[in-house]
Amino acid sequence: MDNIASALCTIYFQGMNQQLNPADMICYAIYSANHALTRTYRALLDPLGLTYPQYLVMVTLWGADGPLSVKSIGQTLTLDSGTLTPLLKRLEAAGLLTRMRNPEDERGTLISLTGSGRELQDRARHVPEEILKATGMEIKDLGRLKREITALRDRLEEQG
Amino acid sequence: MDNIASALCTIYFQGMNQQLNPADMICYAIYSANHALTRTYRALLDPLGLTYPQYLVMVTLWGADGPLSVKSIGQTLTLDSGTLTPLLKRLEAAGLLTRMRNPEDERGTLISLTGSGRELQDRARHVPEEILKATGMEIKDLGRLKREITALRDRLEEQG
DNA sequence: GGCAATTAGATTGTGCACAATCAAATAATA
DNA sequence: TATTATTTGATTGTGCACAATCTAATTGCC
Repeated sequence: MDNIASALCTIYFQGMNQQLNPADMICYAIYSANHALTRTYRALLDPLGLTYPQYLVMVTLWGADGPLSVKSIGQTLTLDSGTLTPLLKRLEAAGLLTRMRNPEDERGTLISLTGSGRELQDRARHVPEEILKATGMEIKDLGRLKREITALRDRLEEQG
Repeated sequence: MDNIASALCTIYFQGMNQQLNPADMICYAIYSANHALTRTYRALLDPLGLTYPQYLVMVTLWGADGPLSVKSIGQTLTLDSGTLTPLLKRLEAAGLLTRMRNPEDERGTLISLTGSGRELQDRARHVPEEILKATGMEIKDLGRLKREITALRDRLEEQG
């Protein structure tokens, strides 16, 4: 039941190569839960013209006092410039934010919300509770699960 | 602590717009845990010439008696042909499998392991326990966490 | 000042992920 | 059998994700 195969992986037990099965692997559980969440968000975010990673960037900006550097957004979301630069350009093209060099350090780019970007926060107000409903879980249990998954992620990142 | 914000989302409590924070959202926990797992796998799979999704496909084939259709691989991994067709072509180009029309139903494509594809199973034998080590968790706890994440995924898919 | 090292982003190239569309084969049925 | 609907993959186009590389700006140090 809770052997290494059911938790994660193959057992090589007395020379027997017990089958590895995606359905039994925690990595596949996380991988497929991520896909399922992305699909759930898509239905909610499509009307707002956002993808899920774009939504995460907007959430980050909505929660900030003022402009943020690409670097700080990348640190918050663990994404590099190769992912963020084109994503931010698409949000800029959509009129939700502006990108300009930091006058105090010309190496950095500052991302600022536009009025339209700020207004979107209100139109996205319902999203969290829709997601909560879709999980069918109690807030308390979700919070506990979130902490366990975060702890697992942090241990994985320690190794890397 | 376990309010809707810490579990998932914003509270609009008495008109106050409590900040939404990626670090507090379970969706971001899953999203970032998925990235962390992918990075952990990359270090192990690079020497084998596989990406993580390619590894999942190979695991699926290793666990099967004989050839599998694209459809059945897609059902196992919840991936569609737009993802699988090019991925399978890359594995074919790497000499790990062959693709041919099912003679009994010419609509289907049958995927078969080559000798080289089968040999790779042995070279990938150490992967699961390396992943287990990287999680720093007990098998028992990982199994429980896996079941909880899978249950969450299944509830999300029900809604979809 | 002059020069190496560092830092922040941008760019390029590869590979998922998936919606939408298309074509071919098969199945269902009048 | 002719017609229609369904099934299976392939294709196309958009958008992450990330390694590797490049440029420009800044910092450190002499």
